[in-house]
Amino acid sequence: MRSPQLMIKPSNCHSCRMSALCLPLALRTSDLDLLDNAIKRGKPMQKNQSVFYAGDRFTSVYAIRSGAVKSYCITDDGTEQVTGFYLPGEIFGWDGIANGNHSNHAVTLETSALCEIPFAQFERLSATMPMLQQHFMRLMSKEISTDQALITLLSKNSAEERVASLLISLSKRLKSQHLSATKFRLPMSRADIGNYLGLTVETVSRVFSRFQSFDLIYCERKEIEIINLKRLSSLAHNAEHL
Amino acid sequence: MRSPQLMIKPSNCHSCRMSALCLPLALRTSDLDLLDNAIKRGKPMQKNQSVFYAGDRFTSVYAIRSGAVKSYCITDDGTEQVTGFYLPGEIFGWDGIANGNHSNHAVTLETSALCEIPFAQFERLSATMPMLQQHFMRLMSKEISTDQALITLLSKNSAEERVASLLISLSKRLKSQHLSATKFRLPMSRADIGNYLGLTVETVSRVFSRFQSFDLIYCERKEIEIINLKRLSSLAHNAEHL
DNA sequence: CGTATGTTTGACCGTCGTCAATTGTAGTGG
DNA sequence: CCACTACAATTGACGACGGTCAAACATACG
Repeated sequence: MRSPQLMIKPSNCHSCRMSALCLPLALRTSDLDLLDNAIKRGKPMQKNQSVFYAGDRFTSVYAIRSGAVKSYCITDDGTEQVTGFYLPGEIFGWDGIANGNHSNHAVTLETSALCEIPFAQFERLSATMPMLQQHFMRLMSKEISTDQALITLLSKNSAEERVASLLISLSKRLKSQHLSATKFRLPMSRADIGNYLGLTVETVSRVFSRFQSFDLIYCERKEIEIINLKRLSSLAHNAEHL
Repeated sequence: MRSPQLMIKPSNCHSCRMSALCLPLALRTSDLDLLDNAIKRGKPMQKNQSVFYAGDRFTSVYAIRSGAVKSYCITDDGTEQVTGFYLPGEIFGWDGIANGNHSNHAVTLETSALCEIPFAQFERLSATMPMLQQHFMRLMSKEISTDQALITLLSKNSAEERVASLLISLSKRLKSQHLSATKFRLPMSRADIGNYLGLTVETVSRVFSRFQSFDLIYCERKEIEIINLKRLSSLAHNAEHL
């Protein structure tokens, strides 16, 4: 007999509460069935598990049902560069369409449930479903937008503005999933945050402390509560597309 | 009678010396004819002319035949953010597939000749030419790669490393077009370079001076000669995908 | 309970931004 | 052709932000 928590999980794309986000809205029901059959519903993954490695043959993109994932690559000098954080309802793994291999690593930041969307299937389906192709191109284009927002953040904004932008971004994305926008758990470490934002761990920690002393946030380890969303947002100039 | 310099210009995609770069190699000749008819061969543009504005309806992407283009957007606080430089043989204008409008501005940095590739035509053609669709996705994916390389550059590298990376990137891209890799004219201003690399004009200028005093480059205003390509490359850790 | 890892805080210092002045270059009109 | 202006680039002095190094502390894990 299956365990209770498995029972309440959605077993197909129709009943998944986030289908509206990771699938094109315009799909007819018959099309959805086809896609539904193509998608591999993921086994739950533990923390710090690799979804794929850089260099792996590119076969699929992944939708997050629960949990969180970071993507990163190893630069020429052997250091890690975090390239993105992904939350429930979001899709990652676009890198490596170019040459057929992933250019990033992807690991879970906490226990997560993923849906694997095989790309070959998609390509076959998209021949008869033009909306699907369009949808995927839009998602890629959105990835470009967030990358450019990050570039702006890195080249123009101070440490405080960068951290504020990330917090506001997380808040907005959680809110769009009908989760609390002001009280949540940071899935990533301070080191990951710093790496992503081009800062050191120490600086990130100091900014958190300063924000706390200004009553902008309350934060205990990874649990965070945004006290003054308005003032924090005013610091986050470039969170819009992050 | 037409002027000599107009006569030597390629009049279609077949004879264009850079067709191999902006079009998929796998196209059959018959397909190439179709595409050839779709492309609007560009009128030459003067320096500082807009190709498109942010907010403009997205209708086309553009290939550069000669000259140079920069793309940039205006951030929330009203300042400019340069998002890319484009050289002969390269295609720009992918932004705004997402929502149907360009998110960037694009202006010529010097007198340029462009080819406009209408996107509606492409979508129609790609129905019968799967290679074309794949090619475009790869180009978008490549854009993501270069953005991520820039992110790494901005978050990890010093001013000297950033400038070196840009110079090496330009050098490689010019070389791939059978132009000199060591002696060329910088199409963009110091301010544009600084903006792109997250540095101030003053810092860029100082780095140029330092490079010159170390005999890495010789540079007079916009004319630049790379003296010690090897040592300059060793500074440019993240130029590979820039 | 002990070790490893993540986080916080402090002191110090270097890189790069800011402000300011100067020089050089390109473009304009007398 | 040259003065005049506007703009781009260079150089210097100074200071601040954030990195580096180090130590203390908290938390997670076996």
